[in-house]
Amino acid sequence: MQNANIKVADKFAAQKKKPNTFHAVDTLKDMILSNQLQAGSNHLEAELASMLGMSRTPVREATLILEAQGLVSVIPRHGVKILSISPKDMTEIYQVLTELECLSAELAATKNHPDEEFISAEKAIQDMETALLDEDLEAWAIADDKFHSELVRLGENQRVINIFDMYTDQVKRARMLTLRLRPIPTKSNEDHREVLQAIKSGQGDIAVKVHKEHRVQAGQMLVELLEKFGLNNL
Amino acid sequence: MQNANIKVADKFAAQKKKPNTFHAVDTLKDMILSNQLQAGSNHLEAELASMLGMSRTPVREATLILEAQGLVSVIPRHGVKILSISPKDMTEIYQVLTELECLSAELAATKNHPDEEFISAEKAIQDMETALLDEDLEAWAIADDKFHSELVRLGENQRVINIFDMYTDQVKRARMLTLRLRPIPTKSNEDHREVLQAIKSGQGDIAVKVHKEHRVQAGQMLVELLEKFGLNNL
DNA sequence: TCTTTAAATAACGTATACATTAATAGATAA
DNA sequence: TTATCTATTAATGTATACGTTATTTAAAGA
Repeated sequence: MQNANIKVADKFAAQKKKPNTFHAVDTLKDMILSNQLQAGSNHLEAELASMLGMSRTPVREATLILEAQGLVSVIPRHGVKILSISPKDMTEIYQVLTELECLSAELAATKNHPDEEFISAEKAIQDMETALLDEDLEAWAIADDKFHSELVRLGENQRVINIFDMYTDQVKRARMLTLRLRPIPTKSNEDHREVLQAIKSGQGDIAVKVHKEHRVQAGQMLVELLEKFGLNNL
Repeated sequence: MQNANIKVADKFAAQKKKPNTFHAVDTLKDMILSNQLQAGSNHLEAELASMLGMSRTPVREATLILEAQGLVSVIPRHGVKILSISPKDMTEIYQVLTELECLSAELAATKNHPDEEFISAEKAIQDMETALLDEDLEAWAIADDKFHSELVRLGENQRVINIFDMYTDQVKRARMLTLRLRPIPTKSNEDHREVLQAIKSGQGDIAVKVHKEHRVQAGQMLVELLEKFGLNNL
């Protein structure tokens, strides 16, 4: 029928029909993480609304969600403040992520996952090696992220996954900024293989021990770099 | 200064005028945790609005915040669904809290807190002992909660504190339900004293070890009780 | 000049009206 | 009957209007 055809065409043309609220959440998050909205700056609801081409209502809803996620602070009559991430904040986040990744490793080791569950993690390690040979640091960082998120996935604790997702973007950003300021991460791969092997063989304690050490070291280096290069307010 | 005095007085006089949005968050959270809004039930925005005596706008904002906190799921045209907590959920939450409390203990041990920082925690332990002597289980549970929150506070990681606050209500509820179904928690106090002592003397590793064991055991017992008594959907 | 106070303004918090979209029921045809 | 389409209805998503409140500005007094 004509009517049906038109509807289908419309749907195609329309592409997405995500509510503006969530469009705003995504856009604002992107703008914050890419520094288009500078850390520390304040923005009135009306300003964000006109920037995003919508009314204040969905913008307000978005800022409340972002506040619950710790990215902004809503201060009445001063606008929403884009929170900055200081080295202290980064330390805190790293500490949380370290514990939760270790917990994930511990849990994963108890699950008797079939081999195919580890394919992604193994590919990530492989990609990291390739990237190092190619001296492609971006590719390395992406593969490293993938490994960590696979680790968390294998732990199968949905709360951990949620918290991980919440913080991971913020960390990713800091990592990208320091990518070229740090020594080539050659030891990482050994650690990762060891962790994965320990999980596969059910040795949770070993996986935790190795991974924790790995993470503590990585976290310290990141924070030191941030401080050394004066990146005090991401 | 006069000015300062007046401002203080004003603030006192002003009492509190929390926006409806946050009033709704608090009220809904209370109603969920006290089962007045049953787990699994669905509620339209208009229904909640009239129940709370306000318009849909602040109710919508509240539900989005509660969704970000994992208490409800907003499903367009089906209402906001009150999420239930199964034994599996409780296991997940306990695992997260266990790790984060242990992290807090570890961190607290590195901080060289002056003695007065520990007063609250010590009082909590004292209260637990008194409560056991009086066989007042409610008082014991309250003091136990206090001890755990003090522990987290002493770790001084704001992210950990935030996550702890987010989950602690849900756990509290399950704990209250099982309070009379479990053996008298006599060993708890020994553990708590030991943890606190280890923190004070800078022995983070011991604090972590003792506390982790304590928590794992408590978590297992709680989940077993929930399953045994068929409390499958809190 | 410096406070203090009062008026004006700006921003927010909330209600409401309206537009959009999904669910439902009813009607028509196979 | 069963399926499909259409009209209706209901609920959400969004814009807007308006009352409230904090901040700023301006004026007055010390």
